[in-house]
Amino acid sequence: MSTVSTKADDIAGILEDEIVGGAIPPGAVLRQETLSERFEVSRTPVREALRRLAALGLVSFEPNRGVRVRSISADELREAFLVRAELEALATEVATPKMTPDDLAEMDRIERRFGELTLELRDQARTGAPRDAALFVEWMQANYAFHDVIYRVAELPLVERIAKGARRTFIGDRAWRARAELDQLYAKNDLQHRAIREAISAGSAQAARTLAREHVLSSNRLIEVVLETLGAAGREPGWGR
Amino acid sequence: MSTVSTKADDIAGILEDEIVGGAIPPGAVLRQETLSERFEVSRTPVREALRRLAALGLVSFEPNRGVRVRSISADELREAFLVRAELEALATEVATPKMTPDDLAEMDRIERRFGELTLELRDQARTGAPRDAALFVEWMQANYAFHDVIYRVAELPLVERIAKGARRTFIGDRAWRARAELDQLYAKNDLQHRAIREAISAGSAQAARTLAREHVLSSNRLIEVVLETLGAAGREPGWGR
DNA sequence: TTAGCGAATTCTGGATCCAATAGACGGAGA
DNA sequence: TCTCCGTCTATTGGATCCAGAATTCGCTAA
Repeated sequence: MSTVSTKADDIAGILEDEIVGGAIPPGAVLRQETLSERFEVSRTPVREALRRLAALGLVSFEPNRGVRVRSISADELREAFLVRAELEALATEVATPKMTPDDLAEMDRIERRFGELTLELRDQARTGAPRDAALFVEWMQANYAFHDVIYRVAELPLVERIAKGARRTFIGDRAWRARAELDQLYAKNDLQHRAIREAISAGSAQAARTLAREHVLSSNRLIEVVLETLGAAGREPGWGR
Repeated sequence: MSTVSTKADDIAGILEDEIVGGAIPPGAVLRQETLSERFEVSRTPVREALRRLAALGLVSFEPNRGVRVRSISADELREAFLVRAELEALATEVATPKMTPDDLAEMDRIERRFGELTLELRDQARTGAPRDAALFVEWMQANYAFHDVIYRVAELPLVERIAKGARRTFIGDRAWRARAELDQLYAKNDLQHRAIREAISAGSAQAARTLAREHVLSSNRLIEVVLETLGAAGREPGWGR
């Protein structure tokens, strides 16, 4: 079954990844003509893709002006973490009684890898080694993989969709600038994962829920640190062409 | 300030209302040509509007086939209520310490009106009077208005957007078919509103949170009843033209 | 020198046109 | 009669074309 797709969908997917990945920075203006040249299509599918991005809230749409990548404010970021905290708590609670031994084993495997990566990250942060973007990305992915097991077991597609949408407001790469301050927070993250896993293993849905909620909320603290060290970097380049 | 808007946005807005309001039933196929004739525009803005609806999850998009209004399954409906329960709980908790006397007064006003409407509805349900759609709509709106005060005070736009998105999966009119069974649930709804209001008034954010969560979850029970009485009405008309 | 005004340019929004796909219809053969 | 296959039509996806809005730029005048 060759899953058919339209060019508009392909383009939207690519742009989506680039925006959430930070390749296209917040505040950037997306020109239809430029995009149509880049993807070697006409402006029609490009515009449909942009409509989708706008509906997803990734870009803001100003009639007769153009679209620009939305830069999230500190408030929005905080709120996104609140939402994630509630929904991850819910997913964890629901997933706990549904966990099979296989699922738990998978969580263990991911958690071990996550622990290793965390150690490496902390080492780098301590020794002041040059930043290793690939390592950070891998750490992030392992982090997400841990939570993804929970989502998969919970079988709550709507919750998963919303939570992952809120997840993307964390523009990964930026955290690096503040990595020196993040040492203990890295460690805390790892410990929390273990606590969640143990609560699930013990079959305590309520404890797992509470731990998951606190886990996300303390990630929020991590973000606060990042925002502080970043300072007021929020410049809005204007519509200039 | 004459808020400019594109035709695509206008069309999307209208279709959105019609879909969530039930004027366009789930399973209906939306033909581009038909819509373009109806709105007296070309197919271009229609397609952009449909893209937006697809991104919002209101319709499903099948390449080279068309779009159809998504019919929510019982599982999806249940999940939407879980999400709403968590987010309303969050919003209520956040809103509680921010409530001003004016806000509380407004809640009182709405609650009184809601109580009256609830009584009328219960009377109708008991006496088996002919269904009064306008009354039900008004009841629903008063219900939403109550919660909207909380959202406004909480100042969490993202939470509000998501929760209201989940809210719309409740296709209002259908509930009527089961109204006889809903008598006590109506009453419960009213009592819960009062309890939430009192907890907020007392400044107990945690109690308000718990009450709000239970309130939405018991609405879920209401929906279960509706679904049961509705039976398996889920027909998928196929793509036939 | 600078403020204001108007033309020119650039870009978006929408309409129209063409290509490609999917389902419907109908005929031929087993 | 039923199945298979080719054709035909309805409908979507994408390209191109045109109109209108917004910004830029340059000219004029105070």
